[in-house]
Amino acid sequence: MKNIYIKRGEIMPGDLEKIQAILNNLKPSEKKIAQYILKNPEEISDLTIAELAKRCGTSEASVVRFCKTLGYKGYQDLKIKVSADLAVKSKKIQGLVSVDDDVDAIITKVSKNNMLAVENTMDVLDRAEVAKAAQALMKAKKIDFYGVGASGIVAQDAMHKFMRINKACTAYTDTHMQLTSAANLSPEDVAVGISYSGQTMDTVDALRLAKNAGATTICITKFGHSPITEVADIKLFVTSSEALFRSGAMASRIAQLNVIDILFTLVACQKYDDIIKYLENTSEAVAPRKY
Amino acid sequence: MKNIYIKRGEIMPGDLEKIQAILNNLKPSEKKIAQYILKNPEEISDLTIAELAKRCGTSEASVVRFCKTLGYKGYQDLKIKVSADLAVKSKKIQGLVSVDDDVDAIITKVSKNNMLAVENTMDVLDRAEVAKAAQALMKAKKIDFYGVGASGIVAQDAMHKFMRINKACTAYTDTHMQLTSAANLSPEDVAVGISYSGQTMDTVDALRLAKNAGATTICITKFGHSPITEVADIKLFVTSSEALFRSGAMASRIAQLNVIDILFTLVACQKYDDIIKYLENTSEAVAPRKY
DNA sequence: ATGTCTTATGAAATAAAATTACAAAAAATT
DNA sequence: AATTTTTTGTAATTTTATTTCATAAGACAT
Repeated sequence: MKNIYIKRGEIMPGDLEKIQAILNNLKPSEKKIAQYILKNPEEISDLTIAELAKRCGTSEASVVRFCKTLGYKGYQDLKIKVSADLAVKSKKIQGLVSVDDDVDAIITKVSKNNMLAVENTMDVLDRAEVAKAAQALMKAKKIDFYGVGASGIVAQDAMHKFMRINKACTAYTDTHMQLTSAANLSPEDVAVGISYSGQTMDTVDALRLAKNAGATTICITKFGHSPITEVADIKLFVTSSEALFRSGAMASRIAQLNVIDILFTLVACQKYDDIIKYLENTSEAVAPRKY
Repeated sequence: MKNIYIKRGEIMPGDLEKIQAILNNLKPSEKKIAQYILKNPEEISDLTIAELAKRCGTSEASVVRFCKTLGYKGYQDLKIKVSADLAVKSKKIQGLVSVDDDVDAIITKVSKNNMLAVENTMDVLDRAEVAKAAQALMKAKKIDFYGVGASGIVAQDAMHKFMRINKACTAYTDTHMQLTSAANLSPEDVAVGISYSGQTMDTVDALRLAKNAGATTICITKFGHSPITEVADIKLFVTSSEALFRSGAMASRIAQLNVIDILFTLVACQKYDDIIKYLENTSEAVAPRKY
């Protein structure tokens, strides 16, 4: 699991991370340049080689050598790549919400936080586990979704989605109902437990019961080890800083919904011909309720 | 409303949009350059002035003039800015899901689509309307959230959030209950109607009834005019391509949830001292249900 | 410690690229 | 048709990047 994350991180690191990574393999003069760029990345788009060399207390030749060492064609190339990397990154930064932020600041910060939750989840999701989960859901005779509180809403959303493609599924947000249904599952069924903390008793208990009943169990929870991962055959992890505001679930449920979307899309794609029909049917079904 | 969108678009357009915008005010030779760049933006980071001039069938001097006309310091500057703009944009591009996409492709496409929905909504949201909505919610004696189907889930999420800060609120996903509650609202109350299409009869009817009862009405719907905007005092718009897969609501509900997050955060910030206490209380309340 | 070898570095030369100045051509105006 | 204005490209100039090469610093052996 953890590998995947690190692996993906190594496949596509930003240019600045690349510089950071080889910092200690550099010659002294090149190291000075690397450090200066890491410290003032926004400056370099305006600096000429001569200016940069001067600010680093080194020579123009060393700057060029530094660029080549890093695998760039030259200084121009480095300049362009670092600026582009920075532009991409700056689109993402969002500070914590502070009490005296104005409306625009809050719109921006909350939105970026939500975007980041989706993006991080996209990076951290284990492709193999996702494939396994989709496979299980596709084959499932019936699907149970368990979740309480904010995760209960995700469970309901999942039910709503899978119902549209004619999957026998139910979202249980009531503890007793969760347990009752879980106890009656069969090995052909799938149970999905949703809990950001991974510690919600009700959901964990229901999922354990489902596992004991022989059903395939899937969890959607935050990255790392927790009670729910112990009772899940397939583990799907989301990430989210959750630090934006002290509110139970802000970005985390958006990350969870993103996982639901992914699973739904995968299942839908694999049975496309049948499913497109179901989608049309359900669309028509609600049409008379529209102006 | 529409203004804001266009206005914001003009405040921070990408570099390529800027070129597109003045295309017709350019001299013939500069226009050739603009068109070439718009057609092959990814090339220009590798082209020298001389090469670009040749490919456009014009002169080096014209390229420089073109850069200056656009407000750049020179060709280098343009090169860096366009490359950066492109890098930001390429992070966002996500094609339609195709039936034979592999797991990784689907994870990426679905996630990017969701991120884009949040981002576009962030851009399109009218700051003044959001402020008015937050103000109304803060003052509200009680809040009703109406929504059916996928939007019903958003309504429930909203209720869950505002309950945590001790707001009297209820989410109604049952048509009859919506109407019943709406009929009994007072001018001190607020009703929030959620419908992506803006055409959902049940939700529109309930919101109309609420308005007639004297309550302040807020809608969360897709950008543009629709039945629901006619019965809403305050209009909050989300955008979402929705074209990723033929499924009622994919990204749109994430955009809607983002709006809920924004409203919640605004209300929470304005009454921070009280609210932090409520949040702690509710956190403690569910703690015994955790492992 | 001294000399030899290796590596790292910067000054200066060179090459490349961008910018500017200017004159020719094209278009517009009289 | 002549004149003015605008547009454009060529060539000169300047700026910037790259390479070369000599020297300095450090490592290692004697």
